[in-house]
Amino acid sequence: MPIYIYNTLTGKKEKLTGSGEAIGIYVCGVTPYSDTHLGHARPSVVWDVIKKYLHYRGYQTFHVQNFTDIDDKIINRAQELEVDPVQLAAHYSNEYLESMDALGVARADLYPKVTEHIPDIITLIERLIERGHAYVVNGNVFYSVLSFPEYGKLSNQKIEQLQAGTRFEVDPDKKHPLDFALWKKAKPNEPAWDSPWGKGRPGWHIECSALSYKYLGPEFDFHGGGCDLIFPHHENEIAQSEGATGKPLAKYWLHNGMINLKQEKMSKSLGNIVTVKEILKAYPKELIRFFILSNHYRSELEFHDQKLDEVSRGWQRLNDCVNVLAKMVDKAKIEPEPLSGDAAALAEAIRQGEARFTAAMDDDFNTALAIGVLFDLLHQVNAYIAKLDHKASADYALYQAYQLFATLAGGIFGIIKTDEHKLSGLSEPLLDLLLELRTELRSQKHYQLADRIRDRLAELNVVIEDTPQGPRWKIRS
RNA sequence: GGCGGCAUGGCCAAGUGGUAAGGCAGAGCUCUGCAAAAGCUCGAUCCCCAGUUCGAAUCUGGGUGCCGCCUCCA
Repeated sequence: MPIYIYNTLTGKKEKLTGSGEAIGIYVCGVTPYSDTHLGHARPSVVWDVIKKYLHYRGYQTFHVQNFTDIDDKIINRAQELEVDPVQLAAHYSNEYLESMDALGVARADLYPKVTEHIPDIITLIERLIERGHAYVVNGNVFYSVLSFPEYGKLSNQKIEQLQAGTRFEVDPDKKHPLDFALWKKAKPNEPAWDSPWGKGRPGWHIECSALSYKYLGPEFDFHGGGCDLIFPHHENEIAQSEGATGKPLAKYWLHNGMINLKQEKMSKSLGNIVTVKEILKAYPKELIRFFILSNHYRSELEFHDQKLDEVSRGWQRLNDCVNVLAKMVDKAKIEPEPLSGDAAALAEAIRQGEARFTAAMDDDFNTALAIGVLFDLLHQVNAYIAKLDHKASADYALYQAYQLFATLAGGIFGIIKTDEHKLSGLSEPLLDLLLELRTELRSQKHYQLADRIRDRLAELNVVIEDTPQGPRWKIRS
């Protein structure tokens, strides 16, 4: 079964046909001048899952994500704080990576920085000048949008219409109001690099063209970013890259929707941000990922203070089920065996569940639907366990169920918080011993003592449940 | 003014032609020393209007409302 992806460029879902041995992915990174917020977490988690899913499907990927570490915002912020702009950017670049690590996002293969690629950028600008796409005025270099007939093809706009909506003062040096800076002449006290046009620095947009060309070549597979980047950023990237190479830049353009706070886009300029570090203090990363993946990546996502509490209950059930399975499987020696009756039915449901999960993900990475499949599966596993005899242990069907949850929910989605991680190796057998003793007490109707054990363990965040299948412990999240 | 997107039960959210996944909340029941967990049962005709079709939440046209982009933004 092929994978279909919605392509912003064509407005259609298209079949994935990977070129080369690895799928080339370029995702526009951040401008590091303040803390990483939830709006950054969304594309990162989404691309993390897309990559992990592609790996699961047998593809290899090569993922490049830039840091735009020189820019007006950085310079302004650095001046406010009276620090060096380059150091400020380096600080927030690290902060970004730390936040992503804390969210369980696998790192990109490369994180190139603009300030370390000035020569590449200059070479690209020179090429654009040679090819008649750019012109020099007073130490600035501008891209001429009229030189690129396809300008507007990604955002589906015509140059005249865009011009009509222009709401800002036009630089008198520009030949056309929509022309944009490739190279900005240095102002006093700003970081600047030497160039054929004098001291200056790169404009916004050109870095992505230069970096994607350098590390992925003139043509690659996926180009991603937030939908707020479609215009002008990605439109300008296409104009630059395709103007320079004459080849189509990316095969598939993927854009994620915004995260809204009180029905308004979360963004640094609006100041309504919730930082990743802040939210990780209150909630586990797996829950945050679950929340993000519960919506399709292209739709808007509403966030508010109670949002994670609202979704935590369902997430907890999923986790409980997987952790129960993990403990059952861990305690039994499980060999492949022919199954019959309910066990065979469960094994079949698991097979179908995997197929449905895959079908959901193949359809433009529909993680919301895929999570629905996981809940269906959860339901069948719980029903199966509920019917087990008191002392029955895991069988091969439950083993398969565990493997599947571990792979899909744990591995690809990263939404399972395993209890083992919170216990050292020694305490698990001790807990089991305690439960054993408590069971003995209960059978002798020493309920006060039994309850005391349960209460005291609860104080330690260990929850005891006396199920028909025997007592269980779990860690309260 | 232009471009793009969204509108599904109390809340969240899938579903793009064949008669509404899933989650949360709520109600009842089972199990049970208690607590918890789990299981079973119960809910919508899909913003409005008009069309196309044997058949539409899904297609077309027209409204209404909301969001994003057109300035930095994931």
